[in-house]
Amino acid sequence: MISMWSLADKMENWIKLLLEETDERFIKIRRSELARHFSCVPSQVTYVLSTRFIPERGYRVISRRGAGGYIRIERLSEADLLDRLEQQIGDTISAQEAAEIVGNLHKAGLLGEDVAQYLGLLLSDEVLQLPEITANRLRARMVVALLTNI
Amino acid sequence: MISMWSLADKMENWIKLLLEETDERFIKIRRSELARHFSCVPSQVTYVLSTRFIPERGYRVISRRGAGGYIRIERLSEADLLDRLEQQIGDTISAQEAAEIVGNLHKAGLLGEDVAQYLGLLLSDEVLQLPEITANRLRARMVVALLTNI
DNA sequence: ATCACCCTTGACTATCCTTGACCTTTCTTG
DNA sequence: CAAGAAAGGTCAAGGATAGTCAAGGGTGAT
Repeated sequence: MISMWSLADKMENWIKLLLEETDERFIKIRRSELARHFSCVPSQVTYVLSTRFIPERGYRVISRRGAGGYIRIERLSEADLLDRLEQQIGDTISAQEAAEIVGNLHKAGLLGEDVAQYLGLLLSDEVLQLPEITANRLRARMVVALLTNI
Repeated sequence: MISMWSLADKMENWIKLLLEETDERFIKIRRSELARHFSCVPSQVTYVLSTRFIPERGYRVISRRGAGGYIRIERLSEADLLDRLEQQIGDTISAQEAAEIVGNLHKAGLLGEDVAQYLGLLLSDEVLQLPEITANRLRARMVVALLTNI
């Protein structure tokens, strides 16, 4: 029953704590600082981020290199609910159904009005102009990608 | 989670502030003054202007050398920017180009951050999963539809 | 004991920013 | 004009970050 937590685990928990403590949905931090805080090499941070803070687990990471670089770790919303929706969709979906889902996500407050509007536009048959089967499969991929990134 | 802005970022923001505060569509300033204000070498100003205040992001810079020289930074009209982008697109466009355009539209303030993120996602090769030529044509339709509806 | 699967480390790479020496253009003055 | 002063421009080197990858280290299951 000795130190049951690997360094990666500790770092994961620390980051999640920071995410809870902030008022925003994200934190911005320097990779090298995080590494120094845990007395490890910077690439360890990259490892933790790429194995744990991924869309499938409800997170997204954006970073910038060079002087003034940073890492931004963002928590995505309502992962569970979106998972279930994802199941429902399967791998093909009509323009109408897609529009409805986007509309519902908007009503649920998970998508802003402009976002919903632009997405609806790009999911329409007029813009896609593809054979129905192809279009429906593509739409399914688009909506699923959307759900995993909200 | 400090303010983490590079000098270049600060200068960019400062210039944008000046542009907002003036009644004109442009500002006229001396490179050396700007440099002194930020305690840096003048060529740093040139760097910021050439990486951030470019037509693709909705700006144009005109300058004159010699005694009495100046730099004039102008914000393009929305219509100019959209026209220019539409030209650039034509009827086929790669994922990378599409992502850049969306990013620029965001930096130009015409798209919110969320919108930009979702659009970038839906324009990616990973989501489209179509033959390159088909994908590039579709992307062109999507981005043009977007531009038309901004 | 061995295998599989993480985790950890560090050398190398990619990207972005900052600085300074040197160049070009325009104006002012004699 | 010619020369000097007063701008802005170019470019390459170096600094500050973050990313990639492959080799090696634990640890638990078989």
